[in-house]
Amino acid sequence: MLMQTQTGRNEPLGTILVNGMGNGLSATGKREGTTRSVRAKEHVFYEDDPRTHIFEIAEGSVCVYKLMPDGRRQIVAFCYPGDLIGMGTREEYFYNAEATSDAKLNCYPVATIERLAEQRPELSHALLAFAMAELSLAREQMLTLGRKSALERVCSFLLERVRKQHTRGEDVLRIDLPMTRTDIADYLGLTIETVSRNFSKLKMTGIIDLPHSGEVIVRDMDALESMAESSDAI
Amino acid sequence: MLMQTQTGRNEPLGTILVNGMGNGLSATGKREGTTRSVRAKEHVFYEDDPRTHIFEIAEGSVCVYKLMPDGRRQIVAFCYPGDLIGMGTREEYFYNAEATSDAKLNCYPVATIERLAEQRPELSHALLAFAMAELSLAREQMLTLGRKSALERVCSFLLERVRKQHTRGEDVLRIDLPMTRTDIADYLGLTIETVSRNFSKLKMTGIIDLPHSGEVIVRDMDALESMAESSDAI
DNA sequence: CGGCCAGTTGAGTGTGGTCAATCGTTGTGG
DNA sequence: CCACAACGATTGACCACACTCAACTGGCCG
Repeated sequence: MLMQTQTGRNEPLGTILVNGMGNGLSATGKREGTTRSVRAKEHVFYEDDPRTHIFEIAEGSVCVYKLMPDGRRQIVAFCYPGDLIGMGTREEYFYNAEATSDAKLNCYPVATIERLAEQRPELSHALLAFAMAELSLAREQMLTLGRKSALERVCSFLLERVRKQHTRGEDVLRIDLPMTRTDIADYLGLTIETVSRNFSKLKMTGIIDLPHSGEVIVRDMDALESMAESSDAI
Repeated sequence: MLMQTQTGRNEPLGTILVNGMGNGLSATGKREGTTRSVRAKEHVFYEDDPRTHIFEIAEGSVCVYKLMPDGRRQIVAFCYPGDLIGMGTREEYFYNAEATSDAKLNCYPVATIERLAEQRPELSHALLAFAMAELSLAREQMLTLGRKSALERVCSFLLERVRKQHTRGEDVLRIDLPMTRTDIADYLGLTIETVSRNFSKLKMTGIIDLPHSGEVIVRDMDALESMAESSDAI
């Protein structure tokens, strides 16, 4: 299975990992990890905290971000149920992680994961596949940040959410946005004003509806897709 | 060793992999992989080509990039000796890879790598560590692309090269740039004119020297480092 | 010498940022 | 129950940084 599965968009890799863990742990007679609840805006961990646990999102959503000394922020990932946060190769966390909505997490001690990975090659493979999927998402986002217009970025973001919801078997025309405009702006390398203006533009042109700020209804998926790669269609 | 080594900047992970492979291959009585020479501007592989080999850069440098339908390009990584390209979870390559200078590559069949990874857990771990290091670089670059000014991006790029050369035990004050301004622009999400103007600005202020376009001499490393995170110092 | 290509520099423009006012929702306290 | 504060979102006016278009330079090779 190594390096032969589909890319991130189509896979609940966290689930594979946790299934692997569950099996491994039950083989040793132990229970699976503990759980933790966090409120919106609460941090799961900070950069340079000792890396004690790997977390699987069970409910809600969490953003992973980097900060510059002057406060500029770049969100490098939004994580939803089934996703893992806290993986890395250092003794400390490498990013900050903050809940963008109330969330529940499954917590797995790093030491346990490492021990299990030694024993169970399929867990190693699942971790590698998960890392490769994250890398693929990060590089897709590099294209968005480096080369797309503001409108294209907003459309790309909505489509990313559509695809994510699709893999989870959820409605694809009703997009849930469990984060603020500030979070979206910090993910897209824009300001909140620009994000807001472009949401309004998509609403004006009838491509989406905005019943309230946390929910988007897609009215014209084809237009949304074409605008994610060439916004001069508008 | 899993997930406990230092991050990408300090590790020749490709070497770990290839050592692992070499050992594994010699254990089966076979030789290590074949080699391939490519000239500057020649492609190593294209997106959606069948993913037959994983390559280790032996000499020279290669860029990995994504394209938009209208031709806009985003380079997602520059790879130097010791780096690996062609890893992934699909049956096809996920990116384009083009030599930015004449280069030599060691070629390892994907099937061989996968078989070895099954047998040798330390190879799996090295691959995972390599993927995590790549992810860490990609996310650092997301911060650069999303939140830094043109001058900050150019300084960040030079510092990235300094750090890379440092880990390879090379001179840190004499930066080698084995790629064109166009390549640098497509990596930094800028135009060639903007890259060129900011090189000139750094030269004017005495922070660097530009004996020719492929070589940078760092005159003031502290200034370069501070400008990578707040260009208003100038 | 001339053609070609990469790089540099200049002038003008436009997209997205900044600053500011307003709106809408939620929640709290009188 | 209403008033008001607090916060997030939206909209507008203006501005600046990076892009576009264009001219020019320098190095390399035929």
